[in-house]
Amino acid sequence: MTQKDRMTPTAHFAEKLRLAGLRPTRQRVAIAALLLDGRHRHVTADSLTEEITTAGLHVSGGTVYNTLNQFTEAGLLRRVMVHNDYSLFDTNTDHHHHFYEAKNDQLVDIPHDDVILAQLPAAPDGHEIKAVDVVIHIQSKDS
Amino acid sequence: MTQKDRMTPTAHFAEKLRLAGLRPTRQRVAIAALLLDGRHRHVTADSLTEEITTAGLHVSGGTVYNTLNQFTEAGLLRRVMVHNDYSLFDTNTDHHHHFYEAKNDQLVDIPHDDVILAQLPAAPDGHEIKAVDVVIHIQSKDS
DNA sequence: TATCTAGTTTAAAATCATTCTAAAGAGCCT
DNA sequence: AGGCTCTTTAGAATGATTTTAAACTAGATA
Repeated sequence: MTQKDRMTPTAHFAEKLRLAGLRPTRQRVAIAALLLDGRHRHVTADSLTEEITTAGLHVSGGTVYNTLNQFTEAGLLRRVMVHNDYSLFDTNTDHHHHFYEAKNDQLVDIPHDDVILAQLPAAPDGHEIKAVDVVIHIQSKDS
Repeated sequence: MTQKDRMTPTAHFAEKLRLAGLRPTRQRVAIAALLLDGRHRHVTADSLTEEITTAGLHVSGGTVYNTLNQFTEAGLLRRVMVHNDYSLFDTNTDHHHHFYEAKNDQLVDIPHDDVILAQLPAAPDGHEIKAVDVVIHIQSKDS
């Protein structure tokens, strides 16, 4: 039995935040409980705010944005770049790629091993590769 | 000697716009002359406006945005998705990929053949793959 | 060439996601 | 408990982009 098993859910997420260098405030723990439970999904500041409200809680808009940015900075979330209208955050921080359907702004995960990059260019002088993002744009066959 | 060779530059771009289904207005021809001359580069609404001004012309802000969107829609430009702060347009519509350095918001083209995708997943049912975008995030080695 | 009409441009206002601000509040160390 | 710093808050500010409604123009027609 691990330490984690003996903790209350709140203590578990508080610990997770501490490990990430973030002070476990009420707001951050609440958001962590919603986003960092292991489920893989994509959220926006808006959809998260809605979830918080549905959970009967309240977190100010600025804090929702700050928290998403801090979690991302800490590696607890990943920002996905698929359009310029608003930010999308992925609760799956493992290396993986995405299908994106512009028509309905739909994003679908692609398992890591389903994309094989047989060759990559060398990074420009003095630089190193930090990440490789593959976005496969898809479209309904009949549209 | 082709038709194109006999045309004035303006007529050439007007023709290009007509072929793309866009009425060749003074503003669109001016922007086409700046962006569709074969040079490969990345522009924003802002940088384009600056270029227009430098050329001694004036096109309203709304029209700059509309034109960039229409050119993109018509396949004369490509929108590059690398951050959420503003839109970047690529005058190179050939299939190719990018290096992106977040630190200074720098985008560099990668020749098409330098990336080899050995395997791609099948598109979800009823969908087809429209494009594959690879963005390689890079960082200075010393930062 | 004069006229017409749909498509375009314009400047300004509106929108919308996101960030900033300054004041009030809450972890956490002693 | 006291205190110091980091956070949260509501609301204002920012900035890219879109919308608006009126003036304009490309191109077709008479």
